[in-house]
Amino acid sequence: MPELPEVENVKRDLAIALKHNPKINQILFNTVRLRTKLDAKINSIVCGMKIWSLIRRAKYILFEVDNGFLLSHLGMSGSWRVQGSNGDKLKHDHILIKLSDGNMLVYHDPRRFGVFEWLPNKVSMSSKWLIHLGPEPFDASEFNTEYLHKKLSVKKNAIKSALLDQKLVAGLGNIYVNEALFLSNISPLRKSFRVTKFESEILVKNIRLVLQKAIDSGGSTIRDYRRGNGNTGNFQNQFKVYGRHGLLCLSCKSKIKSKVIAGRSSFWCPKCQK
DNA sequence: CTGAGCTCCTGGGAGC
DNA sequence: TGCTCCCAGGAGCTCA
Repeated sequence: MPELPEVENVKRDLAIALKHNPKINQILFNTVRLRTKLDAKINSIVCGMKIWSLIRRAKYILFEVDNGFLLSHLGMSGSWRVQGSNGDKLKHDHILIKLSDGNMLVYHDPRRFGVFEWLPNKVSMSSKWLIHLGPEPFDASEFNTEYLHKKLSVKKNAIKSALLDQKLVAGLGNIYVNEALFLSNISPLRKSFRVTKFESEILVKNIRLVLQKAIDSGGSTIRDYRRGNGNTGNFQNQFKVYGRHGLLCLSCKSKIKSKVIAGRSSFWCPKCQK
């Protein structure tokens, strides 16, 4: 479900709710595992610690506590919400974090593809979840024309697959890759090494553009996604190609094509994108 | 090493 | 109404 813009919005909404740095009173698990096993020891480790800040890295949210981080990944259907301790209890509420201010953080995830793990300080950024991630799209010193073109120039796979690879650039998912390729007039089927340096520059610009617009719109809600404040996003109303199979290209009126590439539905305009 | 395909899981929508 | 099939914002793993 959630790509960088959605995770960024969840993070921002949670940060507002946590701005007074509440302590963690208790963490309760209502299921044995998400994508990985939930470690029952987490409660005793972080109990009594304050939540100092929230960090987003790629599609991960890191809750910074006294001597480490709680790492959360939302998978396809995960969401966090903040509610009073006597708030609603929903099916698929798997993690409850009771806070000293009377509020409770609730992790909801029907498909249970998410991740929730404890990263002590000495591990943190070198953990297996984070160590292989590529640059953040908005980090111009690391993610730029030279970097992208150099990486793409040695890859034989489709550009669609390359951009979904979190080692190349972190945070893109299926929706925003489709949208960024449309804005850049590049077919998702194009071999990565055939993307020119000039096109790499366009691509970098459009990846940032589409992500920024999506962040500003609160992310995209297809079905499950909710912001940390419970609201839906609005960017789904601005999709140019994603989910528009058979509809007319907003630029040239050709029919939008659809095909599975790298196991994911891909949408593009055969006339605008070459 | 690389890329394609499978896998974890539930629920919603389409089609019959 | 109800059943079955297919599909979904991710990403690690296996296999050729």
